[in-house]
Amino acid sequence: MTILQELETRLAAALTAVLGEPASAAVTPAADLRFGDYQTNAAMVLAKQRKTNPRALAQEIIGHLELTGLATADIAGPGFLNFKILPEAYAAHATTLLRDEKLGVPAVGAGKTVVVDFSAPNVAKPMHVGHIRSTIIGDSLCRIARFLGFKVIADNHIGDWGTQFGMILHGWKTLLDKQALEADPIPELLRVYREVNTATKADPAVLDTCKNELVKLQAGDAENLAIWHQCIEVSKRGLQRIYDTLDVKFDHWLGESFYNDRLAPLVDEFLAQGIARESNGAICVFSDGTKKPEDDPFKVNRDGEWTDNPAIIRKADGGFLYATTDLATIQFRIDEWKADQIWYVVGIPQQLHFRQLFEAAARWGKTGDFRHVAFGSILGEDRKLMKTRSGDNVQLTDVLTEAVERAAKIIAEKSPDLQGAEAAEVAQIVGIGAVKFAELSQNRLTDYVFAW
RNA sequence: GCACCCGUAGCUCAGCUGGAUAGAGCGUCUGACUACGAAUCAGAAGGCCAGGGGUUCGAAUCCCUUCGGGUGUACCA
Repeated sequence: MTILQELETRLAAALTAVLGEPASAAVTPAADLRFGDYQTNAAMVLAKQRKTNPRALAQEIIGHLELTGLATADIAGPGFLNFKILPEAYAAHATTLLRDEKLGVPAVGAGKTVVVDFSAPNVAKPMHVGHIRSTIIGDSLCRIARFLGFKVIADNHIGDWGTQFGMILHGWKTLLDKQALEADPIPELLRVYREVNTATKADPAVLDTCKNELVKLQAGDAENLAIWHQCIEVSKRGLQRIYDTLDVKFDHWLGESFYNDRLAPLVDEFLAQGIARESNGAICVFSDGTKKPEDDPFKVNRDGEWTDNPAIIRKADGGFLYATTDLATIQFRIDEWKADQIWYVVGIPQQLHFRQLFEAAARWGKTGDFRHVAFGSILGEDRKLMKTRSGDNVQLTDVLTEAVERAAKIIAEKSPDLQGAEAAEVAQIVGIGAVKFAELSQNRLTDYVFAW
């Protein structure tokens, strides 16, 4: 039991004695240490209910409070009860906490499994600054959840099956520098991707070629599949280096491609169960009409009229979408991993997607405690949203390198006695730690501007 | 149009499960120490918490509303 709980227990006993019926009230840490260590507004709350004088009631409560060995109490201001903990009570409590490997933090997650879905970069493209929030916040949540006794499954839901592979395949076949790929794969893949990307803008025929390569890949073409596999492997190695630097660990890397053959049956099931239906050639989940339109993620108001805003799970051309994969992922995590909770550490612009996803999953009978742990956007120096797709963002690896270099510079100035390997190690710890701290010290939902 | 996020000191932000005098870093100003307009140290000034209304003994915090900025809103993720 914490000191606070101990105080509440004793306060409840006193309140019960004073009022002649079972009663309790909350104790909080004091806002200002000059008032004591803990405080309660019990007398003020109860005096209001009973229309009596709060200070007189507080006096009566103190008369019945048994605090021997724990604390002293006095009345202040309009009727606050302030508690000052006795040093020996602190000492005894601290000793107990130190003997517990969890330092007395209750295991609220015991017996529960939580999947934390975070980071999720696209392969074949370098991680940029925009990925840092999900990665750092997600990793921190994993550590906290583990400490709280949850069984934690950290899953990196990488984008390994997007439309970008059409361009990469075409580039791989026509532009790839094998030596450069060997030396440092990610920049070479990025170069190839960029060149094809600009080529498609100049010449629509190139875009058709890319689309064709993508279709072949999705149809299971052996050559394209082999290239795709290689591409994933070198990308993962590149990503792993950054995760090692950040000391971020995953239990699984089950990307979008993992769920491929589950998508078609999923859509069939949704149709069979009547959760989804056809509309304009697409298969969609619509509102079930149980919510007020303004609370319904499947409704949207356009020019004063409420209209349908369905979640599409199969396009008119037969292709599957983000929502389809995410539903298949929920199914897998619940059925295979026995997940009780899933925490998605994804930016706030995707809020609507998750509201739709969670509701569609519930209607499908996949229930659990699903949370969208949203965070604010990272803006460029022009205060505009950083474009995830443009590819010319500041790379995450450059941010980390810069942080360590700047830390090294400060160490050289302020602690010249640190030298060589020791100085480098401290620079690494301080630099990376500073990046993490900068992320975590800030309100999760606030946007921020990235600036060197 | 509608939904969501944000609006706190000159700047960047804490505080938001309601509590007593709203905090920090940087910047500014004053002083100390100094060969130094640097670094360091000590201190000070600086706020109608975007505006208005409501609930409450008590509101930056909860509710309503207005304004400003941003995001999302059927076949991208």
